[in-house]
Amino acid sequence: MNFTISEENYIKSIYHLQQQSEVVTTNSLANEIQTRPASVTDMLKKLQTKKLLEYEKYKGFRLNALGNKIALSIVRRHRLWEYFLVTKLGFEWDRVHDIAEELEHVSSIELIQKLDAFLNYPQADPHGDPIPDVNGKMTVIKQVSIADVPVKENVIVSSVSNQSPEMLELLKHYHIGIGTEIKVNMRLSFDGSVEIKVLKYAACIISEQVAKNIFVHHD
Amino acid sequence: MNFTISEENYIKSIYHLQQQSEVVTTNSLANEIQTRPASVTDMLKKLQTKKLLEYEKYKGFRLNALGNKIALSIVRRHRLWEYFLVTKLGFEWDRVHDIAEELEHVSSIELIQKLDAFLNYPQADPHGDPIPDVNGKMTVIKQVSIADVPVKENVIVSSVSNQSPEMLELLKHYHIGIGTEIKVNMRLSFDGSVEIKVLKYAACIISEQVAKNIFVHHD
DNA sequence: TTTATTTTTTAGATTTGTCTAAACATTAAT
DNA sequence: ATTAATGTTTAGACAAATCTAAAAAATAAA
Repeated sequence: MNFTISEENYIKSIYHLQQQSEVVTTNSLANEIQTRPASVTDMLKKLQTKKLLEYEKYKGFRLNALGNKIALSIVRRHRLWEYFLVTKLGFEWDRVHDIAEELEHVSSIELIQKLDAFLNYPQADPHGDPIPDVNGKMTVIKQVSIADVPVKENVIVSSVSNQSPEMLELLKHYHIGIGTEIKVNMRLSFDGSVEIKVLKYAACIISEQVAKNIFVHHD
Repeated sequence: MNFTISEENYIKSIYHLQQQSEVVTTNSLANEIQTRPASVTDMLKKLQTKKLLEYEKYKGFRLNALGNKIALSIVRRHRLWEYFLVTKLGFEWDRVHDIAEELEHVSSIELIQKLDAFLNYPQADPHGDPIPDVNGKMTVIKQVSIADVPVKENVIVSSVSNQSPEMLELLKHYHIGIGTEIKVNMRLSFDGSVEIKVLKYAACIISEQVAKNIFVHHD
C-alpha cells in the first residue's frame, strides 16, 4: 500500500505521541503537526478507512498493528537518513532533522535497503534513538554516559544529549563524533573529570558535566 | 523562491525538451509528463505569472533566464543523486532514474552542497550527462569510446550508452564501472576487438561492439 | 446538577493540480 | 479557398488537504 506525504506525516506523529501516552487526542496531534483540529479529524477518517487505526469519536485514537508497522518503516527511513547526513555528509546533529523529514518520504524500498547496507546497518541515529530494522524490530542498545563507564574499556560513542553549538564545538575539537572509539584512561575522584583516549589522538581530559552528556556503548 | 514538486517537474521537462528544439509545444510536454494538454496549459499560466517562461498562446513557450537557472539546479540535484545511487549505494545505472526523480525535490541547498563535496564534485552522472555546478555551469568533458581511445593511455570510464542487463552483466564480470581506471593494451585490426587492462585484474578482451558502448575520459 | 469551558466534529469554502468535453486556432489537404 | 485534421485553450468538475465558523459532545466548575 502507498501513502501520501501528508498521510505519512500523520502516521509518524501519532506514533511519536503514542510513546508518551497510550491514546492520542485530536488537539495534541494538531499541535504536533502544526495544523487545525478540524484537519486532524478529516485525516483520521481517512486513515481509519485505510484500516491503520482504532478511532472512536470524541474518545481519541491509536495506531493498530498495521499502522504501527508502517510508522516504524517511516521512522526507520528518517533515522537512517539522519545517520547518513551526519556520518557521511558531515552535518551537525542539530541540523539534520528537517532534511531527513523530506528524505523519509522517498518511497523506494530498495533504496532504504541499500542505504542501510552502505551505512553498515547502524543501530541508532545520531541522537541515540534506535533504528528499526527491515522487520520493524529495534535493538535498544544499552547506552551509558562516559561518566559511568568503567576505565580501560573500549567503547563507541553513540549519542550526545546536549546538542548546543558549544558542545558540538568541544566535541569537534577533541575529534569525537558518533561512532568514535574511545577509552577512559582514568577518572579523577577529585572533581569527577575523566581522561579519555580517542584513537590516533592524544589523551585529553573532559569535565564530569561533559562526560555526562556523551553516551557510549560496547561493541 | 520555492516551487512545488509538480512545478519542478514541469520546469525540468521543459528544459529537456528545449535541448532538442528551441520552442516547446503543449502536446510534447503533455506527452513527456504523462498528463493532458489541458493540464499543461494550466501550469504554463502559473509558471508564466512566476516569470519563468516566455509564452505566447498557441505558439509554444520556452524557459527564460530565470527558468533556465532553476531547471539547471534541478538537473544538478537529479544527476548528483544518480551518481550517489550508483557509486555509493551500488545501484545499477538503469535503476536509478525513478529514485533520483523523487530525491531531486528535496530542497535543502546545504544538502546538495555537502552531497557534491562527499561525492568529490563529480562532473558527469552515470549516464555520462554533465552535472551543473552550483552556478549552473556544466563542463562537458570530452568523452571517447574505447573503440577510439589510443593504446597505452590511462583513461577513466565515464559512461555506458547501452544499458541492457546483458551489458551490465558483462561490465560487472570484467569489474568495469563508472570511475574505473583502464588502459587499452592493444587493438586487434582483425576484428576491432580490444585488449584492456583493469587495475588489479587480469587483462581481458572485449569486442569492438562492446568497446563502442563504453565511453572514457582522461584524468 | 446545572452552567461554563474545553475539546472535537461537522458543514461549507478554498487552493492545487488534475480531468473531460467543448470551443477556438492553426496547419494541412483537397 | 474552403474543408478537414490537428493542436491548444477555456469552462466547468473533481479529489486531496487544508481552513474558518458553528454545532455537538465531553469535561470541569460553581
